[in-house]
Amino acid sequence: MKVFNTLTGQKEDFHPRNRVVTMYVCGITAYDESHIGHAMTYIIFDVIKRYLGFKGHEVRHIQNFTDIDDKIIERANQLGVAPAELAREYSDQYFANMDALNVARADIYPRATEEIPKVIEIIQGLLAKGYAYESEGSVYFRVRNFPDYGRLSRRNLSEMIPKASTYEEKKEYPLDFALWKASKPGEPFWESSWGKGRPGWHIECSAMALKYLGDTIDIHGGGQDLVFPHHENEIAQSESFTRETPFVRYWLHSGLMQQDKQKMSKSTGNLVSIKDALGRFSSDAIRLFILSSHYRNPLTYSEEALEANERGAERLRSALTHRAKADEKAAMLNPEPFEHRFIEAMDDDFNTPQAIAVLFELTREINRSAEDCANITEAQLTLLKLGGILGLTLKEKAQPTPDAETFINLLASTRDDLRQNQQWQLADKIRSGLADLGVTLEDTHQGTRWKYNKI
RNA sequence: GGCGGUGUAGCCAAGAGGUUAAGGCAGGGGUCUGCAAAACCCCGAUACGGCGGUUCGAAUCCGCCCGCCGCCUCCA
Repeated sequence: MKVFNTLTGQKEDFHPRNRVVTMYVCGITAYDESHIGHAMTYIIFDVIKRYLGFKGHEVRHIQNFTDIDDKIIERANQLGVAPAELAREYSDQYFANMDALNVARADIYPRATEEIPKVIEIIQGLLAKGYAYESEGSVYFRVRNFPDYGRLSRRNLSEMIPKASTYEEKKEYPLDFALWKASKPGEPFWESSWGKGRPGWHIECSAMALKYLGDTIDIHGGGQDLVFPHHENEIAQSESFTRETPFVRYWLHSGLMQQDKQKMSKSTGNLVSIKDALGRFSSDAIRLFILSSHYRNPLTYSEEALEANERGAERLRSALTHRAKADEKAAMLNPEPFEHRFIEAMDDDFNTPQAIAVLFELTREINRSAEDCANITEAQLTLLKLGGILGLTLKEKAQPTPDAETFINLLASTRDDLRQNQQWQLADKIRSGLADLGVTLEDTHQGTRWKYNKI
């Protein structure tokens, strides 16, 4: 299995350090609704985790919530609520969204505000080792003391100096970054030996990764926009603190969701919320859309693309609805070659577009074999299993209530009687009436079947 | 400006030196059907932004040019 490591810029063979694969994924800053770009990142890492599981690895997955920072405070003040309350509300919404997208939960979701002791411990260690300095109640990291600074993002300090736009007098050097920020009056704060304040953004991830996963972790993931400065800073502070190299063995970064030829982003308001998308499309369609392009490439959101993938999802689902003929002499569709090709695709840096292509080829083969009355049970199970690695449920978007189902069945069988008597007009009236209510009737050789299409 | 990425059929998107350039959606033709729907079969890029070069052979490697995007400030 090969994965593309941002640090080396190459595909490398993946070998975890120990039996359990350790994986840290940067989570959200909880100050606003999650958008479809977040869905992209977390669906991608969900698939990576599921695939590692499929390959027999046990995965320990940690993902943080940033629940204290400038934007949270600013937003909370605007709304007149406590920052902690705001963060809690949006992290709850995040869970609801991810559950609806069938994103499996991480093992632990640490929150910055609950990891202050570890943060302080690291900052103290960095101060003691001379990698950090205090200034007016804040603490900064001395990037010039870390020779490897810039390696992950392929840039060097000398190129960046003139570009550093925000020069704060409190810093020794413009690119030094805050480990601890002194709090202003009225802001939430935690006590520390250098005064009241709160953690800088980057330090929480180091603290959580080191605390829950150890000094060297296998996989660290996040969106490509985090490469610099966030992940660069994480490396600097973590390796300086532990004196262990590398902090992360495989850096994986997902491409960003675009809309109107621009990055989708909270700060620009250029976004589609996950909730809105889920109101219009099934989670399978959303996942199919996101996974139909390679995870490291950007993807442009469009309604048309989602609609196309909804139809694709429907096609996969419907291959599962054929009833197997219990004829022992029937030929069996062997799904093994498909599974083999699926694995081959996924082993190559999680090539989900190719893996999905295999799923569609298997689907066609199932449909064809079903017409030939071959045994397709194994093939259907394989489709379900492989789809599951991509987090596809392949379930209908919604089911009618049991009551409604009874009525639908009654109408369908009445219509069949009418068809028997060639009462086409009445039969068609029932069919179109049901269609208006979201029920599609299909007359097959095995009788009439129906689908409920409402989301 | 620096660094990174990207440009493949109407749309989305794989492929990264060599048999017929995956797959999905849309479209056309057909089979089935009372008609539909679904499904299946057949069809569609002599062509991979442009121009050169390397090679027996390039969408795939190299050079230049053009377009688009990201990061360099908070961001998944």
